[in-house]
Amino acid sequence: MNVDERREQLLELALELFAERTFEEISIDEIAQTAGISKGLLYHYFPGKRAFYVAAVRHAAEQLLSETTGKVEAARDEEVEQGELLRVGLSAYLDFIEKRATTFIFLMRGGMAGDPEVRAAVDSTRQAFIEVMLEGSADGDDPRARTAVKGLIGFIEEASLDWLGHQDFPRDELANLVVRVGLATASAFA
Amino acid sequence: MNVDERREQLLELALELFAERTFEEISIDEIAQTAGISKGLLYHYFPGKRAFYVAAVRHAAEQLLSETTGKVEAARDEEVEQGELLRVGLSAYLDFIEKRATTFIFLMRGGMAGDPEVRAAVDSTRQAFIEVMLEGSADGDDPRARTAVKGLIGFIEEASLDWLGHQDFPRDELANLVVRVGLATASAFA
DNA sequence: GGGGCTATTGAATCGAAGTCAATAGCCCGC
DNA sequence: GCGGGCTATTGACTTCGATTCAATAGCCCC
Repeated sequence: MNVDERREQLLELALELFAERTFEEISIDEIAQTAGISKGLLYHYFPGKRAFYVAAVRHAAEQLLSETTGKVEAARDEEVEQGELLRVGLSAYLDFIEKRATTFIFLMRGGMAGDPEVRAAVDSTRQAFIEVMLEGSADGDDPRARTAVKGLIGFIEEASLDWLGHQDFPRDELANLVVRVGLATASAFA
Repeated sequence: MNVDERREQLLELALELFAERTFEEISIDEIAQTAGISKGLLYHYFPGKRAFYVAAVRHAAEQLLSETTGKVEAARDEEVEQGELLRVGLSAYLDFIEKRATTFIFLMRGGMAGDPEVRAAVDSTRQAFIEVMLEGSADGDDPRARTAVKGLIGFIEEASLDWLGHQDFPRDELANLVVRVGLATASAFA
């Protein structure tokens, strides 16, 4: 099998496995066996178990990002107002987490969140996502804005995870909630 | 050394070590050596490395909780209004994270966030903290309220972490931001 | 049809977690 | 003061899983 195909196959497998169980609970042997290859081959594609995990996180992050930013940028080209931009971003975000729930959960809750590389990957995704939604805002490099945005990301992630786990009210209401909070956040330091 | 003292000593050590490096990066041998005891003794106090880590998380969570809820309850006895209660809670929270930054970081970012027991410990702390601040609110068991509160917790945690890392504007402004967002959240589904 | 490249394997190594039988210190009744 | 028995403590042993590596298999190009 071709290099890119195999890498892709292994990364997709990683998303499934690591969404269910933690890093340590899954042995290299199990990964290899499930993938139908030998342990040694895994090391041919990734330098180690940890690196494999990090690659999976990056893979998931890229998926999330590529499926959300496009829609927001399209909306921005139509010069909609701030709240609407947030709403479009949210909607794309929620589309993603509904369609690829395990990927999303892996990204958010996957063990090893303490690992610097993992954190960096997740953080850069967050940053890129929020920047797309806020582009054009006049906050510049105000530290208060930075902190507020981080908080907003936290809100979105936690609320989305909770909603995803229960789904006991319409998605639009979640979007409304987030947009309200987002606008409150934006106005708080303006 | 007495049992409780030793356990306490080991847990405090765990907070320091695990705040700096991840679960896997720290070996049982290193922990034992740093504590000045043998590896075997660690197993006398904790059934395994993982259990030791979980115990440390619980320890940290208890510290956070015990140092915050008391102040909020005291304020509630004086029947202050909702926003003020939030502010008091926040203030106690920020006191804690300033004073015991490594403990807080360990609690939030400590690796193994994916571990069910760790997550349960952290979640119950979050829940207890927020319940104390919102007690008396009329949200009852509305799923929207639950999701909103989760989001708010996410906001507080992420914003606090960011602020703690930079501390480039006054603490009170952070508190103001959070209170505003908190009130916006509360009003969003009322 | 052979040389050389890459994918692939399985056995060997190595390190760290976990186990266990033995020792050391201490409190208690006598 | 002295021996029995309890708990703390140790260090060597075992085990399991990550990582390494030398060898094989398949394929492409000359």
